[in-house]
Amino acid sequence: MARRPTNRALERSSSIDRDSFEPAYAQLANILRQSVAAGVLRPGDQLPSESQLCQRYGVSPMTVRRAMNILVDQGVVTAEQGRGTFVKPVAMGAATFQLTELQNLFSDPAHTAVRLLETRIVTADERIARKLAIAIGQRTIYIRRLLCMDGVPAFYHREYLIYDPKRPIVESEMEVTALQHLFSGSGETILKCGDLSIEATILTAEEAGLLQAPQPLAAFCLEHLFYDFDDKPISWGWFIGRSDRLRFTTRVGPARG
Amino acid sequence: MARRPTNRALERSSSIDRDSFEPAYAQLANILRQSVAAGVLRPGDQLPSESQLCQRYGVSPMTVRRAMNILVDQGVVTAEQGRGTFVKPVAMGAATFQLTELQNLFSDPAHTAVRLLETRIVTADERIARKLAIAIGQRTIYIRRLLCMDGVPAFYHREYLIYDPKRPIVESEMEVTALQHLFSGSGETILKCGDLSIEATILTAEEAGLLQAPQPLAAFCLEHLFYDFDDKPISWGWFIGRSDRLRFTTRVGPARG
DNA sequence: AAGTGGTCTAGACCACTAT
DNA sequence: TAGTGGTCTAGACCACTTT
Repeated sequence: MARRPTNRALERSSSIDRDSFEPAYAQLANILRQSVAAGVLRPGDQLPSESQLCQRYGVSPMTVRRAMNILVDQGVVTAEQGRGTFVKPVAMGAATFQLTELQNLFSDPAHTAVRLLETRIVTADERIARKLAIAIGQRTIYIRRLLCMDGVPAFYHREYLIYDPKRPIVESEMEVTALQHLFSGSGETILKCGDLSIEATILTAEEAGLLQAPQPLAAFCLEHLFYDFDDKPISWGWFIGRSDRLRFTTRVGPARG
Repeated sequence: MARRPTNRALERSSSIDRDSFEPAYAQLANILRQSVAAGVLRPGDQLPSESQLCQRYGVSPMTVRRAMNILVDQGVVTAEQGRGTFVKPVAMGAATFQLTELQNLFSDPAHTAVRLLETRIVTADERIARKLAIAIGQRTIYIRRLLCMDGVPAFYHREYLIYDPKRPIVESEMEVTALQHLFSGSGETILKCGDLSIEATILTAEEAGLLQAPQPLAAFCLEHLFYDFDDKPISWGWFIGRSDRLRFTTRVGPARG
């Protein structure tokens, strides 16, 4: 039997301000989320039914439904047809980590610099050929870059690019801007999608030297494999960043307070 | 000037099946997402207006709006009031990584085992006191566990728990089930929310021994700080897992094909 | 049978942008 | 001024669960 909290506490909660710039559905979603965060509604508790919420807050069913959908999407509640809507308990597995910090690093071009360390033609070995879906021995472009923030080395980037004389990817890809819009999502792009994966590594002597890091030191390795609009791989590479300067943080459950 | 693709290609695309178990809004969202994935709609392109979509697919404005909202939430398109809706380019910073793999590990109790290595009372030093918001010298419970999958060590877990004689957290927290529902989100919970952060580390000799790992080896360290319903910290600890057995993967942009 | 969430309609009004 | 997205209404019908 799910605990059904007295409606007193919810009734005392704020009502919807129709003059606010904030839409009614967002206000309602926030009111309910606050109730969860404040402990008025606890995991397992049943929320008021949609018709009840319509009456209490003076909005139409569609508006209530939209607020509910938001809370479901955010993982705050679960809706079960025919039973009701219930507050979800905290689930650590529901946590999501974002690369926004990494994105922010590159949002300010004035503080970002790219040092080109090396570009050369490399014939694909078995490993490269498999990743880029080309034949062994085919030519690829190998690029090594050092990405600096305010003059401090932040990331060491290596990648193998498909070599296609008909398509001069090289010039645009080698520029700073190419990397910037890869993170920020602005400007032109020749990439349709990409697979990313993160693993933990120990810096090699070369990597530590470039990143001016003491040894031994742990680091994040962000591997990427990008595809063009024909679903052909065009870039395979890694960003390597010091773990002591890059952290992924997130929160599960409602905010405190 | 945004490219406005000929409507031919979109018109040829499948229509909405009203007898399907899949809701109309979801079908429409999928049709449009497929158009992006197939390259019919490319980054920067403008989508048909909402009224156009209403006519073309024979649905009401609210249904179109809901489909659009889904695509906006998924980061596939951006909607600009008064201008139109446009396909977003790939942004690596938009990537999100989930702990679902970790969650799945604990979803099957039959294959999961917890070996309790140590429990003892520890008086808080400055570091512990600050994290748990208690006074230095106050008692805490220190627990070390080894989490195994099919008999193979998967995670090494250490945590400091608030010691409160009035609340017997200890028993329930020490059980296997306590960890399980922490991941799966089922059952009772005394936790309201938690802060998580991931960093890369190098296994210590002790850690490597427990995880039966060669040395040196890089690992992920998942730090957690959980709060109760009074917003007081009650648990601070770390899950340490071998990087070669745990990877975080994700995708940016629409699917291939 | 009553109550719940899930979907959908056919409009309405507003704010904003481009021409 | 015309077109766009953003919000919202006041219902309707359906599938499902509980009593």
